[in-house]
Amino acid sequence: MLGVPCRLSGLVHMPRHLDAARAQPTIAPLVPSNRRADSGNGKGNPVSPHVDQFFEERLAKARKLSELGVDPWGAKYETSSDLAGARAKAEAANIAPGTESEVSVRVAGRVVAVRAFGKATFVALRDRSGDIQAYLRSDRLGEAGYAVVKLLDLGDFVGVEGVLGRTKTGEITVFTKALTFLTKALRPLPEKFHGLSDTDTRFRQRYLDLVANPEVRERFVKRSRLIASLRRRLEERGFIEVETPMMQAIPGGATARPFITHHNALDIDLYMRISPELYLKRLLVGGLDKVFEIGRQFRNEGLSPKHNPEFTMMELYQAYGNLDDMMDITESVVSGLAEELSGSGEAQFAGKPVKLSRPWPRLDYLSLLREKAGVDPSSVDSLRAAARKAGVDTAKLDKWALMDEVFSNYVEPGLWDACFVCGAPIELTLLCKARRDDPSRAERFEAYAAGMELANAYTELNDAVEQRRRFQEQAGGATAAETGGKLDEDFLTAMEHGMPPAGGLGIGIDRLAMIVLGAETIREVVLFPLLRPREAAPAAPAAPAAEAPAKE
RNA sequence: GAGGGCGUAGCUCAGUCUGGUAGAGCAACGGCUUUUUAAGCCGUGGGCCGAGGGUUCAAAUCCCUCCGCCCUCACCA
Repeated sequence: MLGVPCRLSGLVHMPRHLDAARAQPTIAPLVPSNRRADSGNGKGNPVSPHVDQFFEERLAKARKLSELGVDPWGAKYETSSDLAGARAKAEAANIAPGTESEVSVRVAGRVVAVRAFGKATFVALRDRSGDIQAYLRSDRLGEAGYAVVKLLDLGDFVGVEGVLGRTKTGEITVFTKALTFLTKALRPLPEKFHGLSDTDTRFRQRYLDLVANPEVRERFVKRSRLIASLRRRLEERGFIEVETPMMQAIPGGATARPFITHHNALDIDLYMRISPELYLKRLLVGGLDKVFEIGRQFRNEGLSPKHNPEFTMMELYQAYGNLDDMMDITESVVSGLAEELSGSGEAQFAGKPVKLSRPWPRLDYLSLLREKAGVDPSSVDSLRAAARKAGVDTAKLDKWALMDEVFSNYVEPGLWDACFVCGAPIELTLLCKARRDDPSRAERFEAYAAGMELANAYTELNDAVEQRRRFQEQAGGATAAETGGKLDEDFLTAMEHGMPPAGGLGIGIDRLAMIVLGAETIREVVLFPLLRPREAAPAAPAAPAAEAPAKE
């Protein structure tokens, strides 16, 4: 830990006195500390002197650059376009193979391949948009310019200025007239051909994953576009984006276990939100009418390919609306996003197509239990038997919990093409209105695709008296211990001031991204998924161990 | 929490069953090379084989413990 700031400050000052005499003492101690960080053994074992061969060699090259009057850590570089832009320009210019055009460009990127032929060198540059090849010749760059080329390593950043052309093999190439060195990389990149596949390294050092694996970079660019597009679509429908507290005195809106944090000045514990629902509904009371929030939720539960402790959810509430509006929004927004990002209403997940184009079938919760799970939903014994068969510990479960278990074990995995499951029992929800035609059922749907729950929507309960009754009933329940069984009085008070009838909807953004982008685990769509910290707890824990999160 | 798999050079991987001086490709270093596409050719360096303990004349390999990652299950509105 301590090594990190030291190392940084050392490096920051490097360019200013790269002459070997002064730089050496600054650098020398860096090497072992930085090796420690890498090896992760955290025990400060002596390290053999050659392990930082790459680091030292590259540092030496940085010094040489400095001696040549080139700043190894350069500054702003004005580009004419990104690499894909340059490529497009070349396409448009209709250049014959083996010729150079008059079209000049100025582009920059990271060097991801070097093929050197003595007095000429090809380098592949990479930026977010893609790759392009640059051709660097001694006779074009001059002796001094080419001396810099000889000091290039994989991973360095450079800018090149020149004309677009095609090599005799037809490859679009920047025939470079001027090379500008931008950044020296002191550590090597993962191998160019196989890329980086070790999941541990990929997730812990995602930046390497992004550089080495273009498809990973594409996926995260697409995730960003997906969220931007979702936001645009909701705004077009008249919703406004709001932000509600992530730290809440009473975590409400769902019953997952929360993370606990502490505010020092107020000396109170706060909970990382498990849902923004109760705050968003206060905004309906306040008359904001159509609101949405895209943000992180935190649930202190197990990890799995479908669960990260922090995940992104979109929730929206529409005053004067109901479940039908939520269905319309879900169907059109999700199918629209799929269409926009993958060019079709069909996604590929686990090697199988997932139909996302509308209309989605409306399925009945209880019928699915009967048909897919073969149980009699009215019989506790039937439910219990089925749940047991699935390996569920049924001892403490009531009828409704059993039903939920049976559903998620027998029905959910088979819901592959996008669909709505409607009419779950009212007992499974706390915040949803009962159906007029059947008060035992909730006016609710859950949307499923690829065997995962994707969305959850209600016609919102706006009866303040009934809401209080349900809260009180639940206050003795399972999660009461976590939160002291407190009712969210502030929310109830708000509702007592009158909340308009409304539809509410939550869409899991990570899961939507998984399905649309064909990623089978949530870790492939979350840039920095939670992993156990590398450096294990030190042998002598001087700090209060009590504050350590979850012993699990 | 339980079971299974994995951990060897900067990266991708052999080697572990059947114990006997630690291997390949890429990357790096030195040389040759001004149109390559995983460039090529010649040469060189690089490993506490995840950590600790045990068995053995001898351990990457067998045994035990621990750490990390992945998968399945459990937990989880």
